[in-house]
Amino acid sequence: MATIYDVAAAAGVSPKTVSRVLNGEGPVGRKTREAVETAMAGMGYVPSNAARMMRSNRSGLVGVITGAISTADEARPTGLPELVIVQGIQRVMAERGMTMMIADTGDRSDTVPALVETFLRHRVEGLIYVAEYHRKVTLPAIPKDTPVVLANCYDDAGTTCILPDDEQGQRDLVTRLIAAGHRRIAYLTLMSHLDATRLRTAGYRAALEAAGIAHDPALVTCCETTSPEAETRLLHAAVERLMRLPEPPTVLCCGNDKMALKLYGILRSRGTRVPDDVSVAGYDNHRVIAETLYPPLSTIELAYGAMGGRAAELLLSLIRGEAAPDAPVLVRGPVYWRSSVTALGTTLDPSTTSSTTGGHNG
Amino acid sequence: MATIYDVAAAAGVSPKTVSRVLNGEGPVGRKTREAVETAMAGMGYVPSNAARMMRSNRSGLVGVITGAISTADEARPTGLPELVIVQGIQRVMAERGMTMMIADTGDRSDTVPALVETFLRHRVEGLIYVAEYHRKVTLPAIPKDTPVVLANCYDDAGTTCILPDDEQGQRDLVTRLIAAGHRRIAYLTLMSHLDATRLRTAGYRAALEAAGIAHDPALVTCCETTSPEAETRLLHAAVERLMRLPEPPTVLCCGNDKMALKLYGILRSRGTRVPDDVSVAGYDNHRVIAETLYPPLSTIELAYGAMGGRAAELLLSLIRGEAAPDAPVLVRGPVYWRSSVTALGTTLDPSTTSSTTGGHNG
DNA sequence: CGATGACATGACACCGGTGTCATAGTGCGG
DNA sequence: CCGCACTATGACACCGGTGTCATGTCATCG
Repeated sequence: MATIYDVAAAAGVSPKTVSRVLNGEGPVGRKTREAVETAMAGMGYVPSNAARMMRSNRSGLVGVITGAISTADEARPTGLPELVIVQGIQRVMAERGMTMMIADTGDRSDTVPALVETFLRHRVEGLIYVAEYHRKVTLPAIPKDTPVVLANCYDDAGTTCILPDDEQGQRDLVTRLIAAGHRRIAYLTLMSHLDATRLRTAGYRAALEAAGIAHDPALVTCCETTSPEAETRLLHAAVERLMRLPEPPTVLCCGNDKMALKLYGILRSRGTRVPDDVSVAGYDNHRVIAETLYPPLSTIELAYGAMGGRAAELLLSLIRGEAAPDAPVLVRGPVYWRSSVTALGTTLDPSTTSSTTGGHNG
Repeated sequence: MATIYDVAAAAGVSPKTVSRVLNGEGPVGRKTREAVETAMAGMGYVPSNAARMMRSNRSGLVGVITGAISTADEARPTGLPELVIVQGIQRVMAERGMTMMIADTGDRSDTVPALVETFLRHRVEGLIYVAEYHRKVTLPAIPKDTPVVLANCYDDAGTTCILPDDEQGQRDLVTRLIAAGHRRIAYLTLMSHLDATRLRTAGYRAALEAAGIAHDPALVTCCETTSPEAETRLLHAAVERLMRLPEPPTVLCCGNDKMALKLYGILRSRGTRVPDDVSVAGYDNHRVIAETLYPPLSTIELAYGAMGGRAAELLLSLIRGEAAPDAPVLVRGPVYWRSSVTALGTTLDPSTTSSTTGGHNG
């Protein structure tokens, strides 16, 4: 591969002048510049980042650690949103001329130290760790002069992090359901130990409380387990129980869109029509599911893309030496209102359907 | 960040000796090695890949160009399989100690030249281009000493490529349906200009022909368009027409799993039960859909992961200077037999359900 | 007309490793 | 006791750019 010296010789100038042309730096005569540019184009010269980095000490690289790649298309849809975070990061980094190195954990946390080491060898200017769902993580030691941002996760060390606003999200969705006239709102949660479940349940209750609706524990059930079959049975049992209540729910809120997909099949098999007999809402705005289901699913977006974007911006500001925020940055997404939820004929208070919760139609 | 000189000074040896310890190269005395290792650990030394590369000219980097990241979670599920290809590449590259740089096209082909340039600046040892679906591509000029492999696509220049065996795949699936007693097999295709559609239709006909079943053009319809609503209408109309035929089909083969998901909703709305009234088969084994649908979907896997793995292995062999295969490498996946297809009470010829088409149950 | 400063360019060291070659120590057979 | 092969280590140049400083050439101005 051609070097700056080859170009210099071909153009009849010194290597330093070629370097100046490359970087548009310092005064260079018009004719000299043209000669250099011609020579570069003629020999297909591409500068070596490695050589440049040696002296200037700026790699232009950021590292992203994720399980997005290895968890994609596994039965759980969590891997996909994770990927959207990476997309958000990518978008911002590309704008700023940074190159992204992606390392995949292969879904095993013990590979992380090696991945970090690889990044450090390449002298990345910063690191982003992306988790597959809202949770706590523990990172290996990273030199403190390398900025780190956590996306979709947090740690005990208080590392800068971006998190989804699960509490406010569920609250927005339930508030919207209440505005549509629903009073008996069931909540089929994800696994109970998850941060998301804790926060969303709090949001669910806050929305009820704000509307003066008493909380009925019989309406809240965990419907997620690690085994797909057991989960189907769990969901089945929950639906049976809920629909036989003296005052059955008018809407079933699912922990995520995938659960809603499963729920559709179960409701169909027992002859319950959506949304005529009961409404269904999801969580995530997993578009392959939400838009393709029949009827299309009302849900709330987790704004993973925005989370990635914010994480990237935050990392870049840390790289510039700016101060880190002292609290987690919370990101919210809009409600997507589709035909899986019907409006009950109740007076609608416009103040409860604010613009932040009013969604676009996909 | 500490350098090899700092380590050398701390250990009381020369930089070259530190280099030897790093690379486990040449004879180094036990006590010397230990002193160096202690010094390295003590100061958290991490070697600079850039510096190493200057002299040895091996970057240990491979570039992957894809739209996987930006197309993920868009309504079309094509972006997801693409990602599985990347996963396959990643798995093999990680095994071989290569670091993967991923560049995303942002779904616009005009960004590709810039991405290639970025990779060349980093002196990648090879490039893989991953397409979102089986199709022809045109790459920008790439120095011929940099090996390139195309995954899920091909070009006019005869660049080394890995392709899904669409024809054989559809043939395997239809052969399996025939073995289950089906004779009237409808095929709802993807858009007609796609390579996949052309090849799979050929495979569909080949399977019929091999079984001595006459091809009925009334059973084959294109059911994909660019607009989701128009597509739903198209699918609706196709189902109406097919089910009113004098001799209606006993199974509906969909162009992909997403179409099958849509079809489930349409069949439900007209009171047609799956698989009691009609069987349904997909294509892709898009697990989020195929396993979660009720009843679970019979489908055939495109083996995207395997394609990625083969692409990576092929690239590594090209990097080693081995010769390229002179024809596209075709990759097949297994049939996944789930409960969306019922067996009709016909004699089953065991010879038609070979081990290559017999699928696992997910 | 000589001093001054902006412009244009080059010489040279340096970044952090590695390849090549030289050299000092060590055990051993003749 | 000497030459020899082998082990252990270091000196030094080099990879391909960039930062620093020096130098040469004009146009401008007092």
